[in-house]
Amino acid sequence: MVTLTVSRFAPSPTGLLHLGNARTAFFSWLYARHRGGRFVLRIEDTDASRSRPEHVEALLADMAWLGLDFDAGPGKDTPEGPYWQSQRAGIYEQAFNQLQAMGRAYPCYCTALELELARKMQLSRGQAPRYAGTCRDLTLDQRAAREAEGRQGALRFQVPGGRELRYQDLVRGEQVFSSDALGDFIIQRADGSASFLASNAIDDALMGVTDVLRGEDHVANTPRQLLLLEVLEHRLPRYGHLPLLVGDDGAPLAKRHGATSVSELRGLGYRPEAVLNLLFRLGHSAAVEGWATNAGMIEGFRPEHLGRAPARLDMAQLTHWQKEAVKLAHADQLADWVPATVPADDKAAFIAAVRANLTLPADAKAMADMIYEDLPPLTPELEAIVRAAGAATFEAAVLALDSGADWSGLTRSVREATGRKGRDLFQPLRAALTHALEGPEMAPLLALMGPLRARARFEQALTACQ
RNA sequence: GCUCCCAUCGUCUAGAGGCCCAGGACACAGCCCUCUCAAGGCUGGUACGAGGGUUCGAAUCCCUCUGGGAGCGCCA
Repeated sequence: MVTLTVSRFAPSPTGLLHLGNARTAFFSWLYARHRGGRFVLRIEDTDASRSRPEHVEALLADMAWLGLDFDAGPGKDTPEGPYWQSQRAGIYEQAFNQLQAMGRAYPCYCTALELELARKMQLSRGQAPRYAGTCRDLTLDQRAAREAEGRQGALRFQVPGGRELRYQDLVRGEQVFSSDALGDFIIQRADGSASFLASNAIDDALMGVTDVLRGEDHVANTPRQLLLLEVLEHRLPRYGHLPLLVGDDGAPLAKRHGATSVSELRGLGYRPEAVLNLLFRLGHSAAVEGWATNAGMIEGFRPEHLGRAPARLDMAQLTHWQKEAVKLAHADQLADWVPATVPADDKAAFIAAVRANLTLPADAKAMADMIYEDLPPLTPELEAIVRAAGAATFEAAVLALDSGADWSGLTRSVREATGRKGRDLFQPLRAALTHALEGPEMAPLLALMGPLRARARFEQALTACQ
């Protein structure tokens, strides 16, 4: 029987979706889409103290903005749902009872302090810190005694000793672990809630997830989860672990690396297609040259070409894809980049004129200011250029304007009047009109600013020539 | 401290013993084009972390070192 591929993204809503998680989500999405499967979104909000509804809202908004649609998840319920772990306590409870009945899980009464102490001891002896199994063989009487002391037991999964655990990682190949290195792990906290290790694995199984793509930080969790699912007699998903994203200094991505959350990038005006094109190539060698559409990325996605080394995030590459995105964007998609100072009738012409010089909306604002607002004073460099051109240049320009000339007529008149051409002709005119040395093509710029403004700016240049 | 993973231009990567004195993209520099700048086109420089092996031959295999990443929670 051919099983439909089901992949998933299972974030916990404890903060903003950052690029690293977005990449995990994107690759999982690509994985499902590439194989014609289903993509599931599950909210892992078992940590009530850190999970926030507004983070879920933001996450959903970010996913939608990126275009990562899911077939099942919050707001898209199915019989396998609900897709909020906070609503699945009963399901986990059932599994915990089963595990305890089978003798594969036991209550542990160790306190945080005791555990911390034990860890320190092991560490100081040069051993890997892991749970020593203190409460594993407690008799019923001993358990009753602890309970009588008012101690709340947490539930630990009993890891069998002396077993070699192996699995085929989708990106790292065969992985081998000794069960002795694992230690009995918590599956239910003392407050009764399910731990990540348990709820995450159980839900993947129950939701029919066949392929889990997640961050490398979960590698060591995999043998534990596999063990757990095996005992529960669930079908085991395949796991693949993506190397983490690091900043330009090679250190784990952090705030000091700048805008690294999806919503920040969105706020700055980055296009989702640009972000996706960046992510597509981070730690993944694409079978795609140049700009890729969503369809192209789905088609060109190669899970076997996922790297195993941490990938550095280089914002210069984002800028490149962003410029591509702007170039290719439909005018409608750039409509809200146009500042309010641009007259409604000019909007389309404005976009057409400045588009090639835009990266972010802030650039559009600068362009609009350059056309419609009062210019900042000439810098010494610009003034020197204006003065070098001399009054004759601007007198001719004003005259041309007064006779209704457009840009090409104006430049012709000035050339004829002054004999200047090429750089000597254009640079002073651009400097006078925009108080800048570079920018969009002058012809449409002049048309947008209109003869009145242009005339005033030329007269200003004339003054500077005195 | 212990365990695991990784290591090709500044960055993302191709490369699975001879096709590689290492290819592409971004960034950078130069040139061309256009009556300026930008855009566009072309060209160029820059890399197999180090040291040992194995082999007729190594970026590709082995070892050591160095560097980076991850894990060792009643956090996910």
